Amino acid sequence: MRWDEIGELRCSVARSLSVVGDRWTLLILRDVFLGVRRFEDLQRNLGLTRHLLAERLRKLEEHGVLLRVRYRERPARYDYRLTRKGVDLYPILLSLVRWGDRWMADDLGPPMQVVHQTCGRVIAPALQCPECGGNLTAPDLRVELA
Amino acid sequence: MRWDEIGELRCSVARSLSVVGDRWTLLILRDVFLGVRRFEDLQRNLGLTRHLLAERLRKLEEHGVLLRVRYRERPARYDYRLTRKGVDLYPILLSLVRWGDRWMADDLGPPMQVVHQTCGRVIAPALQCPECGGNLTAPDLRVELA
DNA sequence: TTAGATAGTTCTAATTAGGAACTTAATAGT
DNA sequence: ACTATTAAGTTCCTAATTAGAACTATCTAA
Repeated sequence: MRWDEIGELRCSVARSLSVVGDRWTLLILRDVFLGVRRFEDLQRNLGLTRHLLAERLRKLEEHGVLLRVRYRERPARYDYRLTRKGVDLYPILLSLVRWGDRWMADDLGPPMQVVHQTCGRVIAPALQCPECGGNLTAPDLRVELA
Repeated sequence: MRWDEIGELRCSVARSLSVVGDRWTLLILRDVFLGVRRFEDLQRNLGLTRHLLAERLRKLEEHGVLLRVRYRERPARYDYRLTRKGVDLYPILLSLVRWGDRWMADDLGPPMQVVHQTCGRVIAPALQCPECGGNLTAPDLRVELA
């Protein structure tokens, strides 16, 4: 099976990964979430080839994750904005941050911290059960066919 | 910049992706979470090449995400178990499931459902603030240098 | 003695990624 | 008028990775 066929599987992990699961894509989205919107800035920041960046941005646009917006006429200049579908990827990035903070940090500690603006506190975002409020860890959960 | 250098960046997203951010790795881990532990079964289930599977498993073992366990002597046979570090990847998979359910589902609806065994209910795992209990969405959060 | 199970390795061809230079269009400076 | 700069890509060539298939090794059961 080739990688580009995994989106056809009846599996939400596979389908999500078919959009964001290749090299660079989530790093590009990290930058977009941090406010970087332009091709040049993304390329400079991430250091990936312009070729690849163009290809990934096109794919994200096709999937409706980013919107290519003309921010200046003459010469035509475009930048990239998150759609609703794109903004909704945030929990994926946050869970990557959390895992990296916990398991990949060096002795300088976590590079960034997350502030919950509603309550003003520095937090470590965690999954919770929306029904009972309990913390969610792997052994608490069972996955079954819907 | 080459992909294999991103783990050296001072960024928890980049560091996490240097471990699980390539094609197939998170799909392999999905299967391991669902109880598939053996090389043959993973290969059959996922349909990736044996070559790549071996390489990915080796890398996950090196990173301490999986443990290669001899489950039979003579002939020596091994399977793969999640370490604590590996189990802790669960929120990443769950957030991928959530996004796929919401944005990539077909008319058959989400393929699987998650049951919180502690309270017995079918849930959609969501990030919540451990301090105030509020739901976490991108606009509520600010990320800053630690 | 032949087939099957298990966990890989090896080989070649096809695809993808990396690096650098080029394009187009407008503006600002000299 | 000429040159440099900004911006968003494209094009071309080479290097690395992936896909697909076959092969290896070891033991068990028929």
